[in-house]
Amino acid sequence: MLERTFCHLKGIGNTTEAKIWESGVSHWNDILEGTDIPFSPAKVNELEIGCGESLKRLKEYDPIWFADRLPASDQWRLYPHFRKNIAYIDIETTGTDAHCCDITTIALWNGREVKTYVQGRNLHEFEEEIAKYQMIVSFNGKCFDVPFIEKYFGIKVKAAHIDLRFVFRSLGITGGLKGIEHYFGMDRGDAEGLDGYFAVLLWNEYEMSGNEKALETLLAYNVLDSVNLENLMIRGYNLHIERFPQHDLEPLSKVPEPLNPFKAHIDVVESIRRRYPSGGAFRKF
DNA sequence: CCCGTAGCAACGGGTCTCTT
DNA sequence: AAGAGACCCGTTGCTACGGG
Repeated sequence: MLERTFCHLKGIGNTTEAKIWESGVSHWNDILEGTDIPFSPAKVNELEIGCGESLKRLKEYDPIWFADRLPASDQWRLYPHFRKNIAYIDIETTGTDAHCCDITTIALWNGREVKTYVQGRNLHEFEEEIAKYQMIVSFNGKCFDVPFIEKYFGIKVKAAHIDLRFVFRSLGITGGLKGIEHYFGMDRGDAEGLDGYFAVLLWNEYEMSGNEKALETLLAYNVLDSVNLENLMIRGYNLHIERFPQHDLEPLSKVPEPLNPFKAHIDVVESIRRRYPSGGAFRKF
């Protein structure tokens, strides 16, 4: 996919890229081998330099170089090439304002292992962990999770970042993470009906009364959100290549979801709902 | 509630193309 | 070879939306 991308190069927009494809080009190598394209010699020369550099950056596994140059609506093209080193992340906080609110828990799925971080326990270890990844996948993380993390830890997250909110938005699919999961018929099991606000209530319950079951329910919800990001990314990628002008691209197959190390406690959920009848997902009913 | 992102529309400026 | 016009990239300002 990436090897037929040109709109990350200076002076190449989507129109010019489409013209390149129409000339029968489907790989940077085609340009380097001198395939005839309808541009001035100066532009062709620039293109050759760009393709050479792109080949090198792909070989060196440098997703950040591409991410910095690709328009937001095309960041999904990076995915299959840099899957080996991805963190699917989701954070829970005490509210939406990064100036005054705390991070309570973080879930990170890297395709092999689920890692969780809890305030007052091991939250500080997240700083070292996130530095290991060259690519992040999130939902609305560009607006929420990453700025929050940067402010909270006082760090700069430099990884390439595919934000699924915008991957789906450019496909005309909106309605928030839960809405999109529902659109695809993805099951949330015991965490069905829980939302971000309910996560705040779960954290308060854990902090005020030391109820471990409340924390475990929160982590179950948090982990589910991060783990689901992988299959959502795959669905988003497949939808994008389906509507791509060239149809020889292989769709990615779904991956098995890892076992959630935490489980939601229905009794805790019910108890909180009784006390906050207007809170959380209860509002919907 | 608050905030950052990106899409849209409008526009400026640079480059390529076509004509003479 | 030069100039006018067409085309397209990239910027700016505005708005909608999603996170807990």
